[in-house]
Amino acid sequence: MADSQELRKAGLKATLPRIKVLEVLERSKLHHMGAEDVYKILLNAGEDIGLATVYRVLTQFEGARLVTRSNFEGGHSVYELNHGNHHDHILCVKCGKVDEFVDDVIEKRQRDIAAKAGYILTDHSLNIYGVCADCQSAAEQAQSIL
Amino acid sequence: MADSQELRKAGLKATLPRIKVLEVLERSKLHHMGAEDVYKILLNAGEDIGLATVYRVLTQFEGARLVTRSNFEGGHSVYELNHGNHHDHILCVKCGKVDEFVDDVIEKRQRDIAAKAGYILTDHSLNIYGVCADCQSAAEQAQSIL
DNA sequence: ATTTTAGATGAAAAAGATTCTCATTATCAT
DNA sequence: ATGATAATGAGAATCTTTTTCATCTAAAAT
Repeated sequence: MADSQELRKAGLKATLPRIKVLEVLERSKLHHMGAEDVYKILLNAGEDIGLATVYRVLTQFEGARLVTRSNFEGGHSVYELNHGNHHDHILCVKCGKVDEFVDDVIEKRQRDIAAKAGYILTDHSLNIYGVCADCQSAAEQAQSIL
Repeated sequence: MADSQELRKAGLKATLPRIKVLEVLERSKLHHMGAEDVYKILLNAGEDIGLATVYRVLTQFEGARLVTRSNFEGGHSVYELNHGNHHDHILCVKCGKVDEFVDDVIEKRQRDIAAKAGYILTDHSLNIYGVCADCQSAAEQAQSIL
């Protein structure tokens, strides 16, 4: 099956846990999932895969560039399939929803800043935190009830 | 003494642990310190202040806007005195050095992006990771030896 | 100056996320 | 099929941070 191929192409043995984790990442409607999320889905699906393995697999996937890891405030990280398109995140502090965005101007200025500071840029992370539209209207609802 | 005043002005009782933590933040040459760093300095200074208290105090300081907390990759956070000037961080993945920068263009685009996505912006964090000039030349040194 | 009282502290336990250990098992090349 | 190599599961370990709770202290009241 296709996932096995993809794993081997990435230089990883096509083991059951890896295939299953990859399936979860591909099939879930959530684009951003924590290790625990993946683990729970596998549990509910009746798979017998340990949490430690999920962590290991996700870390390997990251190394193999299959997924990208993002670290958010509060020591909470999520993984997402790497579709080649770099992007940053904007997330809701109420409901945890994660949206993506790209801004070429920001990207360029970051490179300039790194160069000016004498750094060889290896990575960057830009996260914007806020209250999403849904949670704003939910808050209004609550207001009107009180 | 001045620190007591500052604490009361911030709405916090001027207790010994708070004063000591504030002193450490003011006197250390490192501008960015983790809770553990502060704790160790206090230990070495012979102060009898628990790690839990350091965490509590730093969290309170953050709430009182005396310090700002930044979360870096790998679940590692640092605190720094809040001098009113917002800035982002660029840090060296080799030596851990942290530099600061501000870019008005980036700041503005972030606000625009949040607005366009329908979010009420509450916070943002931009961290650039790279290899600093010092570590680059250190790497060259190592090269020439081999 | 002494008492009062709300709030703060220290020590240890708990929690949460992630990594490590190691005996067992599965994968892939042969 | 089979063996060498690498991966897995379960639980222990680690690391950072938070919580609990009995004790203590800063600041207000007397």
